[in-house]
Amino acid sequence: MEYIAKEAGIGKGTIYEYFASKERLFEEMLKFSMEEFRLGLKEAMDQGKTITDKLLNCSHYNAEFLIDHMDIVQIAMQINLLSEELRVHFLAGQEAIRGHYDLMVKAAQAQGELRADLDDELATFCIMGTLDEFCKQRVFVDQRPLAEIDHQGIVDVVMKGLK
Amino acid sequence: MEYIAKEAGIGKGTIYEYFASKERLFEEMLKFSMEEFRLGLKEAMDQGKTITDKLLNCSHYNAEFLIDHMDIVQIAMQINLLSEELRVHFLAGQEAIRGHYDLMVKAAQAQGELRADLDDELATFCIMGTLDEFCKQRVFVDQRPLAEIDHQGIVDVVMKGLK
Amino acid sequence: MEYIAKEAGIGKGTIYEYFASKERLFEEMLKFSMEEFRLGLKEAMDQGKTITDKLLNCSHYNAEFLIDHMDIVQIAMQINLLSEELRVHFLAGQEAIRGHYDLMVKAAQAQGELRADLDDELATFCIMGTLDEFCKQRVFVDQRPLAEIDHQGIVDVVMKGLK
Amino acid sequence: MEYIAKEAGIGKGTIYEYFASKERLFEEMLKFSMEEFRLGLKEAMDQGKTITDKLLNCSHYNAEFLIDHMDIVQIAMQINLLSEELRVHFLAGQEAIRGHYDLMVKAAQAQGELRADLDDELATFCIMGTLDEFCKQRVFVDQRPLAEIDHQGIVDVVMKGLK
DNA sequence: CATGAATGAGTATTCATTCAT
DNA sequence: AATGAATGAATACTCATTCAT
Repeated sequence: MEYIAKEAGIGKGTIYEYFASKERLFEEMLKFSMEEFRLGLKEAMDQGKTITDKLLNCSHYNAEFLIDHMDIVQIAMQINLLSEELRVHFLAGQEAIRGHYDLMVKAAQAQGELRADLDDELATFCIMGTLDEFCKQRVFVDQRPLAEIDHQGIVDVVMKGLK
Repeated sequence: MEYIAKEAGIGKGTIYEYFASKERLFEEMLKFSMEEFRLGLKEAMDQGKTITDKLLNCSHYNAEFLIDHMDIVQIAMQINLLSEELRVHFLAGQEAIRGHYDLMVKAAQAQGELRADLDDELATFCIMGTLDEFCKQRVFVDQRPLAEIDHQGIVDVVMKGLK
Repeated sequence: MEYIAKEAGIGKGTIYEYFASKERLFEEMLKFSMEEFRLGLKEAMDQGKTITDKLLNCSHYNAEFLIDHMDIVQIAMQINLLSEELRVHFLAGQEAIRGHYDLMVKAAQAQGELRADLDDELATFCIMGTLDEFCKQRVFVDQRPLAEIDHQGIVDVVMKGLK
Repeated sequence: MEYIAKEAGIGKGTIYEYFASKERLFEEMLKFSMEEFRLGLKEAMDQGKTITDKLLNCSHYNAEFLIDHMDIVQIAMQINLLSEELRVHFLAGQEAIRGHYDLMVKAAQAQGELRADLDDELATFCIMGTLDEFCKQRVFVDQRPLAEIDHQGIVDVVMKGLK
């Protein structure tokens, strides 16, 4: 807390004027960051015309967010993620994000862009899981700069399937 | 450490006869668990005939492992995942697992089960990411019993794609 | 540290606001006490007119300090005296004290109070060693009250020699 | 204790077959060492003809013992010297040693080697204190090799006095 | 007798939280 | 409202001692 206060340029005690505890501080930070991610992702989706464009935008945004908020992601991983409080917020945030993907999938199905027999929930697992795995690898492991990440390929795999 | 010793039914000091520090203990636990997962996953793959069978087995094994080792996964999340030592081991373990998926994909391509123009690395991101996301949701969030998890659907999505 | 804090009437953590470690705390205490002893001894010396008076004053001061700081001396002996840090400070302090005795001896020789052929370094060993041994015995072993300690005798022995 | 056992080439538990506790082990070591010192000092005294020779021999022996048992002296300083048990033994040992000096002084007075009006107790303080201080300085601080320590000078100072 | 694996009391240090200023 | 000195609960680790083999 002392370090955080110093970084914020305020006194240690002042943090407690705004957050009841370290736990609450992290909760707010988590909420804030997930909300920011959710809104950014939504915007990225909406700016795509076709479903392929939308997915491309999502993958781009995913990678950008990881790079821009690398520190937050890392700090978030340091917290005891099992604290009930925090886990609930984390899952709620994820659910909200999944909701956007779900609507996107349904809309695309209505437009005939995606096959009608596709289960929209399973589709979101495929989209979120694949894009997360891809972006984490490229950003954290390969440490590739944003411009050199090719999102088209992974979107193609998701769209066409493996077969 | 006191708690761990009590759970293990041994004295606090005894842990230090076998592990130099708390960090080392977690490192060994992580190594051991990832190795166990890797071996089990490999076996699950190898017992499938077609690529679809293999993926089904992988998804099954994924869910089983999450349920059986829920406590280890939860404890592992409590460690400071940023400790260089631990992160290195974690990434190395993930890489080894990806290696198995990669070989599986290449073999399936050679057999003509998967399309020849598929990038095998991207395919592993899609498989790992999707199955992980699916199993985490069903096990941790939905808390569905093993028998009631339908793996066929998610494998179909991965194989056929969204379009 | 808990005991020290309690004795000081402060919280355990408060000690660490002022001393980085137990080692540092003892270092400061040692420095402080030796400096106090050195200054007091110097003053005792300077207040004597003849060399005999000076030695008498030193012996008095020696005994007083032992009684007044019995606890510090005892606590100091509990530390690992071999810690390089601490030993260096201890030896430096002793050297400073020897310096005062040395100057006193030289001045007395210049005044003709002590024989000219006397080696001043050896004289300090004789003075310091004898007075320490005498005072430790009277204070710690015989546990004699200050008023009943006869310093004249021991000073005479040092001055006249055994022969 | 583990380190001590290893140095002794025996098992950790074996020490406890012979010494009830670490404290007792140190007590025995202290007793043993002081007894050795006492006997050696006695012999050194007895081998001198005149009192001056005796004192010279004592000073020599003092320095030799410090060098030969440097480790024991250092280890002894690490123990909590305040443990009543140990302090009692230490003081008793010192008393025994003082006894030898005392007899030596009285004998020399009887022989007319030392002045008759000399208080024998005070004389022992002067002898022990001076020789200890001198030898500690030469051995521990100056780290001078045995052969280069001039004992004649310090004995002269003790005999002739400062005046 | 000898051993060393097992033990747990003890301790220095950290850090989230409080509260007087 | 803002502060940071004071606090003490919490915890990793040590090491003298025990006891089954």
